[in-house]
Amino acid sequence: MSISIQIAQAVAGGIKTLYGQEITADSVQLQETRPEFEGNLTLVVFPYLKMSRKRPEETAQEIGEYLLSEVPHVIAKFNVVKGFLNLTIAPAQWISLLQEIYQQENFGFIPVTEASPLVMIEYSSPNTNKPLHLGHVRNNLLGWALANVMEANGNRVVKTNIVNDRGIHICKSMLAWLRWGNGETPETSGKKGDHLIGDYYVAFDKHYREEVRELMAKGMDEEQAKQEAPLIKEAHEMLVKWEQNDPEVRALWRRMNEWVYAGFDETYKALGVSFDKIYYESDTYLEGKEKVEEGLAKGFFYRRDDGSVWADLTAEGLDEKLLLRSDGTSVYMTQDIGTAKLRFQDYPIDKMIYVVGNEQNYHFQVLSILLDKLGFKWGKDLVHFSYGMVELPNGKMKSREGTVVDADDLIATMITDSRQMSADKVNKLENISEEEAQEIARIVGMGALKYFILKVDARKNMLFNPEESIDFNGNTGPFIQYTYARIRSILRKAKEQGIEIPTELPTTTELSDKEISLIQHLNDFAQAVRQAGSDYNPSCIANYCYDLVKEYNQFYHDFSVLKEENKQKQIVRLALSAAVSKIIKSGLGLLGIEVPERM
RNA sequence: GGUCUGGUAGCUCAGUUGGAUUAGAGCAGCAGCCUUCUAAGCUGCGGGUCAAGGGUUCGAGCCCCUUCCAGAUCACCA
Repeated sequence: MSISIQIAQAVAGGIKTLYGQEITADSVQLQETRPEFEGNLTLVVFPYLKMSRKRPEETAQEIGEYLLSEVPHVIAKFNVVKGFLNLTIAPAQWISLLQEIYQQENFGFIPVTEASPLVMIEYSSPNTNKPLHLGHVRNNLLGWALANVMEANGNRVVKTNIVNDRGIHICKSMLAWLRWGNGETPETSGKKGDHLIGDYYVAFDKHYREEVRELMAKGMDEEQAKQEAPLIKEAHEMLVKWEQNDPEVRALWRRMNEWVYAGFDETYKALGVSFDKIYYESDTYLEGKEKVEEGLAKGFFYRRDDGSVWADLTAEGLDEKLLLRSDGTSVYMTQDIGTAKLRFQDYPIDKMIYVVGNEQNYHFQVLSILLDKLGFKWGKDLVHFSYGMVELPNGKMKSREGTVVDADDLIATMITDSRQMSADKVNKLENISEEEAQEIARIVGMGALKYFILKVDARKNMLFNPEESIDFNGNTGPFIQYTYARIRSILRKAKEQGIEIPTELPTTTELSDKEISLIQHLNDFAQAVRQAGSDYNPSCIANYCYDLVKEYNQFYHDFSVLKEENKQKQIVRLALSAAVSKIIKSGLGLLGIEVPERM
């Protein structure tokens, strides 16, 4: 049983014995003692003054004495400063905690069983008309990390992706390819499929704008010109043909989407993300209509004179929302309802999490209400894991202005930069092959990118500074990975010297304040995992890892493991180092960041 | 205009359910440390009215109210 739980229970017992009041052990809050005071854990007694009807110092003194007599094997001594009761924990307790941390397979994780809640996480959700960019990278990394965190918190997780594979935007690319493509394919051009399609999307836009300009030059106003341009009309015709299942249009659509998927798969693989189940909007968009008709029949929605269907959400403090156009076609909201329906048919979902940018906050507010009305039990409590936009030093990313950061380019740059950065260092390592050096560069480069993005609170808009992201000093992924590699090196050398960590650590060893503080910090990992799960916030894991590494690095400079002459101390320090490396691996693993054995 | 989210060092960000006379990191600047388990590191210095004002209490960067600033959103777009 953990130290703080034992103490919390004893405190609850003490309050009852001393003051005759019932409190739960859960409500007892212990915090780490500030370095300037003596002790390891601190109980703030202010909340109990109303029960004791005594001054803070007196109350703290009484509780302290009670604890000392009740759990002497846990509490070695205590002191009181104002309303703060500082407790010094018996060294043997720290040793056994350390042992628990480094021996447990997944310390701090809650095991997943058949009975665990089933959480579905939707993330990525790309359009199939252009390659992934930096915004998608943030989405994918957050989605993947969140899935890991939810699983570590004892949930069965299904990772899903809704691919927006139909609509006018796809038709634009198709049309441009037919018109100017000369039959170009990924094979003949050597381009990645998603980039190829993206190029034609851009080409369409360019020619389209020209047409609009020409029409405006002839005196047409802008609104009308945008609608009357021949290219856009043709694209609309193509969309109609698609909906009518025109064999030629469908065949081209399938062919081009396949190219895009092949391209996406490469990017996903490089990012290290994957999905358990992929949904396609072309399969789900019709399902939503049925659900809306159903809701209409039940009187949740109403039909206007022009035939369009609406939901009146003014009672919830929102506006009216369109669900079906007057021509009977579905809108974005309708498709999300359809997707929800299919998902619920496929899985007994207890909780649904959508990883989608914060520009859609309103959409998900509405979706939640609609799904609830339509009888989805998880609709009301659906989670919109909303993240902020990625901004660049010179402003926002705008695909039209060409100020986007392409995901594939970014990944490639990160890897080559880290290869260059580590060139001198890696050469110092013995027996390193070119393949291994390249693999290290990949792990470190991706680590830098992932950490840079995940360390920031997801809700906030973040600034992506390309120069800073490849900086490997300070609060960065490589800094943490480097510490891991150094510890692994120590463990290898210890093994060579025949030093092994025994199954039972020596409990009589004395511990320094730094060592105790490090063990406490390791123990906090469990708390960080809980918090990340309840707040849907992977960033606190990243910041936890950084703090831990910072603390270990100071330790690293003050103590040596391999040269320590006291065998018991040596073993404890070795175990401490092993535990730190284990928690780093575990923590970065939750973020989808790999660790190199050497770098 | 309505709704939502943010505002902490020159810059990028932490700050765990409200806790301790002094609010933390990194970058940038300055000064030290590689005969020492990997220096991608460590140590020190300078840098702050936690947007502003009020409130709640033993105690507020954190909770409540008002104001200011920034962003998002409120489409028969997705």
